[in-house]
Amino acid sequence: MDEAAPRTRKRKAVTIYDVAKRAHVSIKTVSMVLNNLPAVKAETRARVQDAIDALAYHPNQLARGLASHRSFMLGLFCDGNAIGSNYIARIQMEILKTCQKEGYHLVIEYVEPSSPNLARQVQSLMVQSDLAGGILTPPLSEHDGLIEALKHTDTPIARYSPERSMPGFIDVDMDNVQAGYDMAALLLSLGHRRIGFVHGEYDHADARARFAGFRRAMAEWKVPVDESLCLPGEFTYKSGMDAGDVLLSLPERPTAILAANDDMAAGVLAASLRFNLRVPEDLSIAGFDDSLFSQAMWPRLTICRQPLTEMTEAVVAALIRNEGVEPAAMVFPHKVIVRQSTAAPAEARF
Amino acid sequence: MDEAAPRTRKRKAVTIYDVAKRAHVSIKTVSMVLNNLPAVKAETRARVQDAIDALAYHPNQLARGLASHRSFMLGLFCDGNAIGSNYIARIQMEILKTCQKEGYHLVIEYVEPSSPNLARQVQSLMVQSDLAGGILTPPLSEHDGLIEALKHTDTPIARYSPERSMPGFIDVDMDNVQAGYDMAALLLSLGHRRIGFVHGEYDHADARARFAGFRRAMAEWKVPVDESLCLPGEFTYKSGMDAGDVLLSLPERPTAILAANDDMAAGVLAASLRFNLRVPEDLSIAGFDDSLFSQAMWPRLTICRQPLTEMTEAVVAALIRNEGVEPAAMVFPHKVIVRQSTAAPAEARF
DNA sequence: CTGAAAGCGCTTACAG
DNA sequence: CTGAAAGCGCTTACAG
Repeated sequence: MDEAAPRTRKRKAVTIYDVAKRAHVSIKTVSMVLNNLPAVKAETRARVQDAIDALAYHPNQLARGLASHRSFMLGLFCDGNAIGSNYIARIQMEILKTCQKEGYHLVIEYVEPSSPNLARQVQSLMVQSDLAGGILTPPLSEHDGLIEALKHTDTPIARYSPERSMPGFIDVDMDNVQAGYDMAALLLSLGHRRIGFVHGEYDHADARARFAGFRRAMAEWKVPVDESLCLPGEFTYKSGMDAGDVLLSLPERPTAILAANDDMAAGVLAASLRFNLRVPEDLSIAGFDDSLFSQAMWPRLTICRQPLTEMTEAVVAALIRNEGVEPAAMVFPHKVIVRQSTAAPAEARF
Repeated sequence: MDEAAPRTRKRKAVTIYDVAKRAHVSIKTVSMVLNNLPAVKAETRARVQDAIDALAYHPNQLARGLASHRSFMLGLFCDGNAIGSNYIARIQMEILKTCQKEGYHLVIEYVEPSSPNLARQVQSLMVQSDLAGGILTPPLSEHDGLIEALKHTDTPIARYSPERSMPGFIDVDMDNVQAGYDMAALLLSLGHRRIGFVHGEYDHADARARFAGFRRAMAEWKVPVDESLCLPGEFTYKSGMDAGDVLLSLPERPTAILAANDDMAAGVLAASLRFNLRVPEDLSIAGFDDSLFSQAMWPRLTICRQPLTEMTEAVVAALIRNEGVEPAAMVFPHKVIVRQSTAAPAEARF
């Protein structure tokens, strides 16, 4: 190879034939060693392993995928707006960790939910690379047109927080109604009565469910829901901040604000600073998800933890084994974690 | 296919042979149409295209990659701590956008910088999947052992912010010394004299360069650097908050704090709240990078924008075309963006 | 402008 | 427990 022109011409790759020759076995035997199939004598296995090490052999995944129809790749589909979402960041991290344990790789694709040929695009990506599985996060996981088209795909598909679970899909979620109820109950128990709610996007099933749980708790406590305290948001820090501005400008402002995710809760916190409010003394704030950010910020946010670690392990396992598709969504237990952003309202103290 | 047991058995895939048969041409012609090679009669091309559409044919990327030695996949290597870093998030987004334009796919791999066989691991990932290129972000891009090993790889490799640029690598960066100088000059011009600096990790070239620039500006303004105001950080929100706590507890606290990236600057902002300081009235805060978060937060952060869009476009283009490796790093122009977190110090006003 | 054929580097029945 | 051979679905010289 010419030293002056590096990386221009590929070195001839070391193949399974080279290993077989050196170990004095057939390529079949090498293949069995590589794939950890048991039917190889220990002595033979050792000889093959030595050859592999000596030649620094790396099996070609493309060839392996082509021959076996197993690409060992999973695809994660997100919409472009997911950028900066700490929720998606955590999902991605969890998938990556689990994939690595299983010897799988992750391909990331951003797609535009509003694109007219979204379904074809996603399907094409899965078929072309022969993905072992596709993973959909909201809002893609509840995109009717996409889901309808994907019913007829061979690739197993997992969805986080689908609108409603469906046979043929691997669905994971937590009980968002209960989670919403639990968080509202927490604030109510603390003594709050004027509670603001920052909704997520209305086409987002999780957000609606959390809001429903909130209302249920309010009803149970016999506290009427003041609709002027319930504002829309977009699951972003910015939208939480905007909603917070509105709520805190009110003549009679809420003593607590519950946001449908923690990025928005962080935004509400930022808004509270503009009004020179202390958290939690003057205002309690709570959210959902438990992103790394919500744990790092100050004051640390009281949240309802979404069990993304457990959900992701289930998703990846089901995808990889492509085992019988669950009839219903797998629902994992959430957990209320009280940190520093919530306290009893000022009037209720002492 | 059994309707009751979905996705268990793969449908026979549509292949290039099916398309060729239907269009009454050879597979060679189909291949040429697929790859947009010019030497096909328009009429033939149309006939092939019709067949492709009619059969919903998706060329198998694995087969294509195997045959052509072009996988159309790029690999992004990050260390696990990168999670939650808004800098890495922005890089990932930029790569994804550029890849999609070019018809490439992105495989993400997290690796542990402290792993003893890091180099083998990275190399193996590149060789196995026959990646068209590998992308390294800090701290991997300046990891001596890894870089040394990667010199002898066939796969083209791009690095963000390497320690020092090297022939054989595609290196991109901005002028961090100048950037550090510019940001310090901004604060000095506003009238600040007691300026805190939150350093990044000491093995991080960018951080050191930014600090050097800071010192240069201080020297030029004849303001001695108070070492007790220069604290280490880890490029995270949390570490910025901790450093802020220390700086703001000082009997004579700084009137401005410059952090080596904007996640840390956001942390300093959080710390300032604990001390009931108003930003920018009581304290000016500035950072580097320009993450989406630094744009969304309140007050919006004054920062030095790292031109990641331009850097990434250059990286991907160079990787894909595998064109002559640059002798030196490609350096892209930074830009100081003044937003709401900086102002003249209280004493200097009026 | 287009065909027939070899080859990319694996896996996998089929034999033994 | 191991071999010889076909095949996965493409690309690419080589001819014409």
